[in-house]
Amino acid sequence: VSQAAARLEMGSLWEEFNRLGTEMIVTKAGRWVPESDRDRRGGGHPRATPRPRRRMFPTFQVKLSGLDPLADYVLLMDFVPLDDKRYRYAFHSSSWLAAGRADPAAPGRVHFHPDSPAKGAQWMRQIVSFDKLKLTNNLLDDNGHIILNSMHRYQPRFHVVFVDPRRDSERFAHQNFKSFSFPETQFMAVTAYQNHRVSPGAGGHPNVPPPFPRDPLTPLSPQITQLKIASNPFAKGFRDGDPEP
Amino acid sequence: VSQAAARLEMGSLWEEFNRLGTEMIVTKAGRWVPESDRDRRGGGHPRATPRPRRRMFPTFQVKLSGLDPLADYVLLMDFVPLDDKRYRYAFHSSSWLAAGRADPAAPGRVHFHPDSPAKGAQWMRQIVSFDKLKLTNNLLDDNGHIILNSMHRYQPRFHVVFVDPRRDSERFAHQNFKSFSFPETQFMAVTAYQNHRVSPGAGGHPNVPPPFPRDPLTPLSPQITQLKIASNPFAKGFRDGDPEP
DNA sequence: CCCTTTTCACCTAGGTGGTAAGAT
DNA sequence: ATCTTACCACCTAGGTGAAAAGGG
Repeated sequence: VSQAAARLEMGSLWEEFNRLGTEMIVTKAGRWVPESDRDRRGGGHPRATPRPRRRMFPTFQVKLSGLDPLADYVLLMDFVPLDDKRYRYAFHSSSWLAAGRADPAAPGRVHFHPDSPAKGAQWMRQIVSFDKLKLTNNLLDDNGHIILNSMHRYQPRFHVVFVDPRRDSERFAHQNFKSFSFPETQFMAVTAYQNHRVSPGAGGHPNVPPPFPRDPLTPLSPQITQLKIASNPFAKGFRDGDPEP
Repeated sequence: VSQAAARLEMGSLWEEFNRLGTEMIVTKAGRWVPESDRDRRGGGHPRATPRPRRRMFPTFQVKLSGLDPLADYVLLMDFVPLDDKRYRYAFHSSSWLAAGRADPAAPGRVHFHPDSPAKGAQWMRQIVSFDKLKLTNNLLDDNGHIILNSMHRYQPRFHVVFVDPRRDSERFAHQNFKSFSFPETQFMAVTAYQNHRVSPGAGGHPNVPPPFPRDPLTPLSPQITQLKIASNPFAKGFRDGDPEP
């Protein structure tokens, strides 16, 4: 697996988010079917159907090369805490501040790409997309989703595991896997977007000068939210002007 | 694979359709994005996005048992012509009539269940659903869909194939597969529903007595269309009264 | 005349951020 | 200050039959 290579897709979008300080929403139960959707008949249990937890946006996608076309591989992701800190967002200065030690680490789960296992040829044929990966802050989640602590920073990590066809090849073999970390995909887990700073002069705390010196946790406008709205097709309903396609 | 067994799911629904004479819609290109959906920007190609061809309804679903939990199996379906005839629908008598020899047979394709290959334990864990299977009447289809001749009768067939782990085990081995045919799933391929006969006295050709004697190609009301509308969730928009859930 | 193709309104299913109210 | 719950309007994506239009 030593020849394996992975190129991050949508790199410029990730970098655009990373310059602002990427935030990813985590939720507990997801949302439920709206009341208005329930049938009159059955008189039964309103809002009884749980809905999915949150995807990542941008979606983590890679283009693979250097695999053996005929060998089997498993692809998976996990999330590594970037530091041992908890953060809070200071509205008055529009910046993130360390606020003590990290909360107890969430159960370290992994997400297997649902097409795993598959041949190298299949993985290399087209972009591999982790759009089924869901994030939650529910420590007791029983849907196999990735559990993260809100207000903590994470580094997504991607692993290619060679499936050794030999019976009883040493379990969890020494170097049958290769891992990739793209620094531009790091993010802050949040339950609601914190980086709400509006463009200069548009309410909130006007006339507050931009903080100086700049650091990667200090955002500039346009904010995370506006960039998500502008770039995520599912958020098209919140767009104002005439975005360029 | 000799111990393998398959039970058809939704058998009573299939039988209800079969009593009326099941019809399945086949289409050529599917449909396109509606004009109203095209963006003003880009000024480009209206209706440029092809849409999927037709599913079956009811969906072919089976519950499997008797597989080796640890062995690999491939599941697939194909469609066998039930006879060498072409049919036409006689509106005046609300019945199907043979109308000559079958058209040249369409390319004999198979549909692999997209989870193939998988372990016996995985296949037996829950109902196996072929809801990704699409039907078309396009002899030149290049999307791998099942090609059928309209106005011809077909018997869906389901196959369980044991994946022999030995290298160069005789290719297409003698008896490493087992096939299942459920007669209640047979159907007539059509490009539009033919069995349009309305309830007695509601237009069309009133006062036409029901044909006698009864045979499986002679439908009674309620028609295929009404049963599809009543039982397919995607057709809910065409329901009139207060259907029982 | 019989069959096929196109277009449409109306659904299912679910992914967005917004907002308000309440809980910790 | 942050998190949870509930509800919403508005999208993407695509599966229905009806009806009109087209074709041999």
